[in-house]
Amino acid sequence: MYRTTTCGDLRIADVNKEVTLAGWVQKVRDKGFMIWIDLRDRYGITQLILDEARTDKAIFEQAKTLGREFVIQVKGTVIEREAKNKHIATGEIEILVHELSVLNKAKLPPFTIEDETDGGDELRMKYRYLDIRRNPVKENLIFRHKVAMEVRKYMSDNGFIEVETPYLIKSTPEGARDFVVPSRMNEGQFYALPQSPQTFKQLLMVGGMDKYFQIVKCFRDEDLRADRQPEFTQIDCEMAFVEQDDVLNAFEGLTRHLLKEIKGIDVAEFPRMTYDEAMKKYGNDKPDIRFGMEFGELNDLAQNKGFAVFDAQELVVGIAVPNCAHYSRKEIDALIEFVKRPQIGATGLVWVKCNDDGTFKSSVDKFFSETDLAAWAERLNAKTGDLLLILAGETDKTRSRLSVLRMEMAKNLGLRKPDEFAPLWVVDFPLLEWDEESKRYHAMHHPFTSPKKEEIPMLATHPGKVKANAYDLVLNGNEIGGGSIRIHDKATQKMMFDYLGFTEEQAENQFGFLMNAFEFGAPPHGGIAFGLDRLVAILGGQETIRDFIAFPKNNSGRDVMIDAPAFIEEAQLKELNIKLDLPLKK
RNA sequence: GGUUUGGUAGUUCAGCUGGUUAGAAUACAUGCCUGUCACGCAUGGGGUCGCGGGUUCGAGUCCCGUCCAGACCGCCA
Repeated sequence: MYRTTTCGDLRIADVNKEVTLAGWVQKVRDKGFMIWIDLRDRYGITQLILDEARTDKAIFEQAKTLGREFVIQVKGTVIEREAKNKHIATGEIEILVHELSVLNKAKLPPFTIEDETDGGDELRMKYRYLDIRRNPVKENLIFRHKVAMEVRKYMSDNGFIEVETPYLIKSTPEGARDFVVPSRMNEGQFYALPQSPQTFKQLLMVGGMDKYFQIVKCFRDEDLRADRQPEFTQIDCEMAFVEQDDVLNAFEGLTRHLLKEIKGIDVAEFPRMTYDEAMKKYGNDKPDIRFGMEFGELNDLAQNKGFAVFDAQELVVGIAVPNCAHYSRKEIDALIEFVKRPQIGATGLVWVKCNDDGTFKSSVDKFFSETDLAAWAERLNAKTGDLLLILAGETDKTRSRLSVLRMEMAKNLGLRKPDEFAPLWVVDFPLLEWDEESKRYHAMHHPFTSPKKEEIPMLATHPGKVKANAYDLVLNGNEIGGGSIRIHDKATQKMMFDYLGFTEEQAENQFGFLMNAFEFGAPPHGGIAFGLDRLVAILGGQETIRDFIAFPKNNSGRDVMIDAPAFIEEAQLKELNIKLDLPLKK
């Protein structure tokens, strides 16, 4: 038997027990007359002690040769420490070692295996198996496990059945780029990895599995971000005989269950906000509502007063940043630089200081009176001491720019508190979105989303204005998940494909199986999917999802540990009838 | 595809307007140390300054190219 207990278990009550422990050498502290070893495993750290008086000489000498991360096994007696350590759970005891064996030596790790490691991200990813030995990463993985367990428990308790759907499916032109997999047995043909199990879960509804869920890997061949991986995990769900509220209630229940069980937090009923309202008040379809700074539109107050920069614009809109009227010229210049960066693209920024004495100082004093500025402040719900920041321009772009500025200010002011959770539903998303590049409408959510019944006639006249039965759950400024009530009849689905620019033949080719299924008694249905990686990261109070994934990919979609993707053998290519149109590297 | 920041010891970084032998911390090794737990003290080893080219009497430093990494924009139905 390798061990009778783990490194996190022993307490003062265990004194005098004979135990066998196995683990990794965290640290050897050699005082000459006495050697302490911190032995680590998944459960904690236990201090081993060897001394000249009580330890066999050979073992004592052997202990001096131990290096970091050696895997060792010891037998010994639990004794009470003379000097206790309050910082660790096993800090009252130590093990007086009388047998020591090295199970495996270890090379010196390229970075220190400690909570505050000296290793950079790239190195940690290359040696991820060492990184996982560190508490922060290990705890994140355990945290993720707990969330996944609670999801399964909640869904199962509420009558949902977990069904697995295939990973080798068919490529479709809508949406993200597909990862494709060549088929050896079907010459020249390719599978695609699913971007989501969308059509399969709808077919499960036709199959009568009226409450389905799955914790499932999805794949999208698009560029990565701190919160985006090419393979990611979704909590995927579909329900039959439901309306929008049924789906929202089910997943509001799930989210509330997770906040309660995982974080011990009770959250009131989630607010519901329309897409239009979110865009107007926050410039964004995933507003962070942990803090105020809601948009105020100033067109009626600020235009036609002789300030040409405002007069020509579609929208003049601002926010009141709390307690920032004291900002120096330099600090304000930095904000102006921030919004002028090409990523944001504003041409300028108007500011107004709401001074403590009730006066106003602004960058546009030449054009506006104190009365004007006071009216702006009132519109923006500003208090004395606040700083008003105002942008003007084309409506959509200006809102989006101000939204970025709002988030930046909140971040700088520490208003994005990681331990505070403010979920909300954003509902009534537009059905379609104009795509400048291809000069046609795209489905904003996906082509299976049902338009609001009463707005279907508008499809012919103002397609961009038609709202869908589509919704997102937003948590602290992050899109956690989204879904919709689906189309469940062939005629409507055909019409949608038509509006999306599919020929009848294309629609039949790509989604004929679904429309066929709709002809065999498809029930009304709808669903939702949550991004598990992102949800776990946010519940864990972090922005980046990579440390909640055991083996993540880097910015270029590479796994630097196994060095994937990689070239394959000529023979493999030949078997697949694939010729590469590039100089083959070895 | 674009913008931007970075690449110097095992690691994290400093290295100014170009100028002796490229530094610090940490890690590592050796020795000392009678209760350590971020142990302490002393000594020591450790560098293709990402790579290629250029400018210059002289390049870690300036220029061009390239590779890699990070953040962001585009993209992500």
